[in-house]
Amino acid sequence: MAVRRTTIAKVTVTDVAERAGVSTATVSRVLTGRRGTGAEVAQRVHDAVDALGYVPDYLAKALRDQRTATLGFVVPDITNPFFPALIQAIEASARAVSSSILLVDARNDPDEERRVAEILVSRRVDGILISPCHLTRSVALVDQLGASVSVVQIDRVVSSRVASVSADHTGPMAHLAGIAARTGRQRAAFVGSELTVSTSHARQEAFARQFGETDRVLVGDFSVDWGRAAARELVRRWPDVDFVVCASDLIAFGVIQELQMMGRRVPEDIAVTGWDDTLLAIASRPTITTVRQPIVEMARLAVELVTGIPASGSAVVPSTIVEGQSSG
Amino acid sequence: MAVRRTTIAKVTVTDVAERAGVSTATVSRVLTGRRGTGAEVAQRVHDAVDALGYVPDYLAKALRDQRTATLGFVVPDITNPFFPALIQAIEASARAVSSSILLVDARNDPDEERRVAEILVSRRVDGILISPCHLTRSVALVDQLGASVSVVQIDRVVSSRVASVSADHTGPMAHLAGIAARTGRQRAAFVGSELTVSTSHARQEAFARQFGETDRVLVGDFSVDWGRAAARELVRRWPDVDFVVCASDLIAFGVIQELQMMGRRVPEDIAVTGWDDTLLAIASRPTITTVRQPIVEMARLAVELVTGIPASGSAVVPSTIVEGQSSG
DNA sequence: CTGAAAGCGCTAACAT
DNA sequence: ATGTTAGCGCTTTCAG
Repeated sequence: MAVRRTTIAKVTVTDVAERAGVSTATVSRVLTGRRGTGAEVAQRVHDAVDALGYVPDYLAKALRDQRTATLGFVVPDITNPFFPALIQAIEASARAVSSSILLVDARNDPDEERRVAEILVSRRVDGILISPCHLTRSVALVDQLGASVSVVQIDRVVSSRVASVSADHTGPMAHLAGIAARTGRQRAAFVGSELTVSTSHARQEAFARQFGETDRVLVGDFSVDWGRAAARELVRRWPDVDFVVCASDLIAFGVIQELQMMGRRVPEDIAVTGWDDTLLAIASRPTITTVRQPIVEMARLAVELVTGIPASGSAVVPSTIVEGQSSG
Repeated sequence: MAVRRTTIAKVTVTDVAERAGVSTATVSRVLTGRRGTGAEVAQRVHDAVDALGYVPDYLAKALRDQRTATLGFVVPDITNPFFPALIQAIEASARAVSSSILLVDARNDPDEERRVAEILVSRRVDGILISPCHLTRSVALVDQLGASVSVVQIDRVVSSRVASVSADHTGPMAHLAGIAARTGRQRAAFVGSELTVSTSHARQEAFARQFGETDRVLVGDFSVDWGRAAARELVRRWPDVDFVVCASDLIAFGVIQELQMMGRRVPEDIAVTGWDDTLLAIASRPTITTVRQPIVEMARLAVELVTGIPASGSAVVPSTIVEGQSSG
């Protein structure tokens, strides 16, 4: 089963020009639509293009324009279920402006992150979108990248010196506090993940502000297993907690599951909420009340920022609460 | 917060040549390591490179070499939890051969799939990896792509005329049949997803062969919800079924959850197995016995095939069973 | 072993 | 409105 590949003799502007009986410049003008071109000549060019099956060479154009129409996206960990949806949105937004996405995965490692980001630079991408994997250890990289290419931090933000698009944490947290109040909950707790992840850090701060609670906080990592462990710890240390805000759906899923194993009813005895609106939020029983970030808009803004005129800034977009059954 | 970007004057081979007092040809020779070069001259070149901070321009090289060192990957649906892990593996394998990945998402739509695949071709990728989204409607595209660029089907295979790397379905299915026999199960059923997905189709056929059962088969889509619906249908139509093979973890998760809602014990009353070894397999309680495809090896093989000498072929690699608690 | 020069395919001055 | 030409930055014949 050999790969058959008829190496089609490449058709160039020169071939088209010859066939249409014009110069290569005219062909270029007709095709790019720049400057005025005689209608009759334009027709001849188009005919020649069709006849020859000419396709402009993206590589030559890129070298000439010094522009690759390609954006890089440094994702911290593609196996984190939040990111595939973001990747999808970014890819779509990029396509809308005729750009493609070079995807690289940092595997949650700042060293690896630097390595792959530098690959993107050497590839001459027109800009880089990055969700920095580490709150402090990624800062230098983000700042340095900003010196040689247009950079926008998306979702996770670690440097105020570089443009960013992120979702608001305060609004949804206030909303969750409202739900807790409305349903007469008395004691809230927060289960977060690594504080080295900017979003987790921000959510914890928002929790402290909106719930006025800084003690009942547990921090682990970004996994279902940690959620399970946290649930046990929670019950042991603060048996009367009746509202648990989790920094992600993975954690919330684990918390709920373990609470149920221990005979607690969710949400009757204890409410649990998640974050990110991933598959787990609806797979869980009860379904998880979670926070949906406006991924599509974030992607659109980020792509606009990164491809836009050097003038730039940062945007914080509002999230929405998706009420499941777990917050009763 | 303007994006600061000191437009570093580009350093070219010419600059290096000048500084080292040699010709651009020599610089190129020293840097590419081709041909013999005088040790002393080479040193001067390297010094100049360091002093000037020269970085070769990937674009110019690509135009000159007619080679982009970039591979395209057409993923059918990035939100399908199986694919992120595959993307990660492919990206790593590509990096190992100094290539990058342009990622495009077909969103399960053959028309979209064609559109994005053609973008990849126009981008002059050196090769395309594709998990075709449709068993029949993607065939023409795969065949046509093979005519203009090196193509390898990965995971999903729809055309025998184009190289492919896929996981074996028969072995793991036989293994599952073995588990069923060992645990004294009497009646097996299969819950699949769209038959238009090549893997789903292949798994169904393998089930029929290994379990000798063609009646107790339900087909829906690739979701937890379908799993839930299938469980209800299963119990209604064949109340004595005691072993359920599912074409994916999503389906298995839904089946287990719904069976439990209906008061059935898993695996005591009825065993359930999944496929793909995704997050859901370990998030589920009981954990799901599932099939792990050798993703890393598949990616490695596929990248080798697609970048390799035109001579090529297809590979089928063995999967392994990951026994969870759900198969009793 | 090294240099001069051509050329990958395209587009933007600069003529005409 | 159209043609001529230079050049993006690199590598690689072809000479010497």
